[in-house]
Amino acid sequence: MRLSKFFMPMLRETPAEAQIVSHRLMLRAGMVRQAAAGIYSWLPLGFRVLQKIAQIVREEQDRSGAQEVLMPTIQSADLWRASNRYDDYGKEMLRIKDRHDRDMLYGPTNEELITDIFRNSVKSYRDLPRNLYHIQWKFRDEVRPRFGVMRGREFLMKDNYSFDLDTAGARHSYNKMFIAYLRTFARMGLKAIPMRAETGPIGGDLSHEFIILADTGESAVYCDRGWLETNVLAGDTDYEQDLNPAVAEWTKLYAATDNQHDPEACTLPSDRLHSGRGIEVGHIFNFGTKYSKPMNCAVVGPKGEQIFVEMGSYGIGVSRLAGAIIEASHDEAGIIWPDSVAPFDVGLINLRSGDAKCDAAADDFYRKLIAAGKSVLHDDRTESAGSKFITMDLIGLPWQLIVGPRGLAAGRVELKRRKTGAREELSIDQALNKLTA
RNA sequence: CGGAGUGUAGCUCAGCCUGGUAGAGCACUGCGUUCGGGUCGCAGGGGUCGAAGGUUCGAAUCCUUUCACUCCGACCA
Repeated sequence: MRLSKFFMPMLRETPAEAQIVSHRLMLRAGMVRQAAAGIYSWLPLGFRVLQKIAQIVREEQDRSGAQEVLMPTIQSADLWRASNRYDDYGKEMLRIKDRHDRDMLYGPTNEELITDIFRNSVKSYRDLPRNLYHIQWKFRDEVRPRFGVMRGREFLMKDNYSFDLDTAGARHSYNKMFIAYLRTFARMGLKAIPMRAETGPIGGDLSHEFIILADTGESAVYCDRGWLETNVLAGDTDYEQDLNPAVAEWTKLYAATDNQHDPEACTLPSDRLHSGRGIEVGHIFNFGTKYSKPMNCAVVGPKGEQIFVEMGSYGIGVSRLAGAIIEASHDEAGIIWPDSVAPFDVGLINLRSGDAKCDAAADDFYRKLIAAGKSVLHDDRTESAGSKFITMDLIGLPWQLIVGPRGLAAGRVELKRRKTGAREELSIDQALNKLTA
């Protein structure tokens, strides 16, 4: 993509409405624009990031055996009346009437709808377990949206729902998601700590929030200092094996959200206790038969008996992650994208657009990098060199390939790693090899 | 939902107190200049001052109403 043709409206100054760093940088880099309070349009640069994040989530869900569906944003109120949540949800739910004066709503979540789909289609224990997910926009009419896309009213969320025959099966489904979440966040370059969270109606320990430590986080969290040095990374996993040992390993160090942390009961020595703030990027939850019973979602068991399905739900804030990743990875100059979610792999800077040699060299690089499967943003504008450097640092692409007349005269180009700031002078072939290795 | 603010050019803001022909910087357009970390100069274009009422000879400015947005708190992926 040529930057001269790319729709990326940057701002030199920070709009007054943006308070936290991720919001400021997303606006300045032209990733998003606010449409209304807590509602955002995603411009090309931001949308590419959103899709990268969603794709990682998708791949890890698929790997765990979950299957992708797509449910609508608009739902009928009837189902929500059946579960009694139509009234319980209160003003957070955006209620709409259609032309026939029927009560509709913009879905804040999908338990009712997925349960309805499931109960209408699955009748036998032989069809369990199942795990269905979708990545869809949700709306919760927050009293006070803030922090840009991190706390919007409309947000993109991956949510899925597991259906099992018994509690042991539900536990296994839960464990699968636990591991899948570790893998998902690790692939985005994030350290997301699984923290004990408020449990569902069946109690136990079957609820965890996945939290990124950040000073700008919206909730207070407490954890063993050991987490600060822990590399959260789950390797290849056989999802059919017993996952209890793996989950136990990842939960042995203390970690709890504010409402779960009891200073009286916490046995951790005070010098091992880290208290800070965190951003919730995922939440997994087992709720047993909370929806299957009132909505009569049951299958016939091997002895002909009725069995209410054991369910769990699991969420990842996809649009929130775009902001959270920036909170976790930036410097004074701008965003520092982890390679896996960067909107482009390489920022190619032609320092002297219009100069025949520079143009030819830059175009050649562009073609070869694209041919090697890399995505490239080519700054071919006739701006000053300094302006191009600052632009590239702001949007935070992992690699900057700098082509200028001075270097070219010596057959060299410069390669800069955004994350470390390290630059090296390389021959053209060396630079290509390094970027396509 | 309680409390506090802000709405003037695409962005950051001044002007309002004390009413009298709408401003600056950045951005944008043209020309020249410069060219390896936001070059410099000259000349331009762009705003029914959030909206509606009112007071006044005259309202961005004073009064009333209303809408939007932001911040603090309580609540949430």
